[in-house]
Amino acid sequence: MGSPLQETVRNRLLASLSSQDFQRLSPHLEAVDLPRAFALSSPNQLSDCSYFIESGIGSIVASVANGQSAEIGIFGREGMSPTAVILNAGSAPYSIFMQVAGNGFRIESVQLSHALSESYLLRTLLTRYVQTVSVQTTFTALASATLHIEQRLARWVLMCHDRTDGDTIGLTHDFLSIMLAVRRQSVTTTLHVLEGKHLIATERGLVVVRDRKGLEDFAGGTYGEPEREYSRLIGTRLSGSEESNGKAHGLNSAK
Amino acid sequence: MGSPLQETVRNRLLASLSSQDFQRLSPHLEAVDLPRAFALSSPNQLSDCSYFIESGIGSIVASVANGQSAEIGIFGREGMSPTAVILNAGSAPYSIFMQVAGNGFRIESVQLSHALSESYLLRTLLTRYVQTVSVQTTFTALASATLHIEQRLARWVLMCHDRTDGDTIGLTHDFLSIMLAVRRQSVTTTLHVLEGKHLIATERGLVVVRDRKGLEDFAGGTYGEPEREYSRLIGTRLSGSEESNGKAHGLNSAK
DNA sequence: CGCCTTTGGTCCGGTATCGGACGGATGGTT
DNA sequence: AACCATCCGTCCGATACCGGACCAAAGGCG
Repeated sequence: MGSPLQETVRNRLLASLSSQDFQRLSPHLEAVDLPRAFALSSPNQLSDCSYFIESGIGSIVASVANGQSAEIGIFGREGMSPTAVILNAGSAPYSIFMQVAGNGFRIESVQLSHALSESYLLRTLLTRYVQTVSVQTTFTALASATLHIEQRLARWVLMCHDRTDGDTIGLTHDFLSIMLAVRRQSVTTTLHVLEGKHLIATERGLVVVRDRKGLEDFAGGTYGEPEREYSRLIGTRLSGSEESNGKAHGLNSAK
Repeated sequence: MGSPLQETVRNRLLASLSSQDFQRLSPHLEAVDLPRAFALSSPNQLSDCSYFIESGIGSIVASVANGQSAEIGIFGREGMSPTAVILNAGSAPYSIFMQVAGNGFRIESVQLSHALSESYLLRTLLTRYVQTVSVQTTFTALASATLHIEQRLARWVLMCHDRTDGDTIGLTHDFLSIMLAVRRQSVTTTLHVLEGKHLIATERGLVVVRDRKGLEDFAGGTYGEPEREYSRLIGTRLSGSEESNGKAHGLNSAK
């Protein structure tokens, strides 16, 4: 299918490139399907490809030998991965994989590196993106250290919602519990709490956002800062639901 | 005092620059004293200076509106700050300040940016450094999410020890409690536990490392990975105590 | 020297979260 | 339809950590 057109890409990084930079990359972009659990990068292994996401959600997970692990960041069509390439580091000690299936573009890391070395603007955009990821990680650390599960879960739902079209997020309690590094039972009961406050609804394998504004208030300050950093640095809002529900058409109660 | 000589600088980043890159920066380096609590960077404020540390320890702390905060990374003579300059981001939403007094070099961020735009090698070194910081943050997040206070404290002591000459670290329980986002009392009792295992000794305002190897074993896997990443990417070991005690001359018991 | 601030030690009850176990519901497969 | 794997709900006791209170020791400063 050849190179994509900049007008049609949904990835925000690609979309905000100068047309010159876009032309630099586009010949090397290859459209790919990204099924659930697809590994974009493995711990301490050289990544020879980088991915710009068009849809779906990717997850960055760190783990230690004994098996304990925790998610430290997520990204959707606002981002790319792995960032190690941008930093000229080759690899990084964590796993990156698709958490919600989608699609995107693949580019050989060599090509990306080459383009980076030639364009100051491209470098600036992507290093800034690295900073947004870094800030996200920072606030994840802050949230894990200071917040209760309820707030952390709310934060996590919001971050997924930002990267999802519509209000329905397809994930099991089990998966969630791994992401947040808590027990599966804690997820179950915590989801009930959020449901009781009418912030979300749940079904088997699904979480539906009901009152986005309410969730933000509830999440207690660790949601928002990374998102503001994204819009400051990249220039577009991070969340770009075509529709959305900022408690939009009424009827959502509580708080 | 004019420009420093590369042979005499103790900062590992400056020391590992190519001599050409060093000459690029050195005219702009100004030796400065860095007293305890000195602010290297404030949240969301443009940093017009960057600092390369020669001695002492700096701390990166994130906080939320309600006052909760947590340390998400530290650095000593192996690093510099703020990294936002390297990423062309101008500012970042966290505080960076000296936790243990020391000294270092200051450079105007404009000059650093300029040098970065001219030298691929310099860029590579410093973006790789950014990755080491990022990995450190990642493992801090992992530690907060999965470890008990005892291990987190051990990890923290190790990281400080790496950046200290000798085995004595001067910090109060109160300060420690803020860094780890736990209660002061928890720090007190946890230090006692480590002391009981003969891993450390304590005095008013002091922590003395007794059995470094033992601490590493105890810290449970979240110590080590970021440090390996540093040596992989920057090429020298992170910790550079002139002497050290890897449980060296025997006599340290336990475990 | 005596005073006052800082720092550290200890006791308390309360609670968020854990770890294990088990049963019921749901949905896909043959 | 019958079966089985996955997913979800709930109960249990254990425990790590919190928040508050209080006092003792150590050190700086007049």
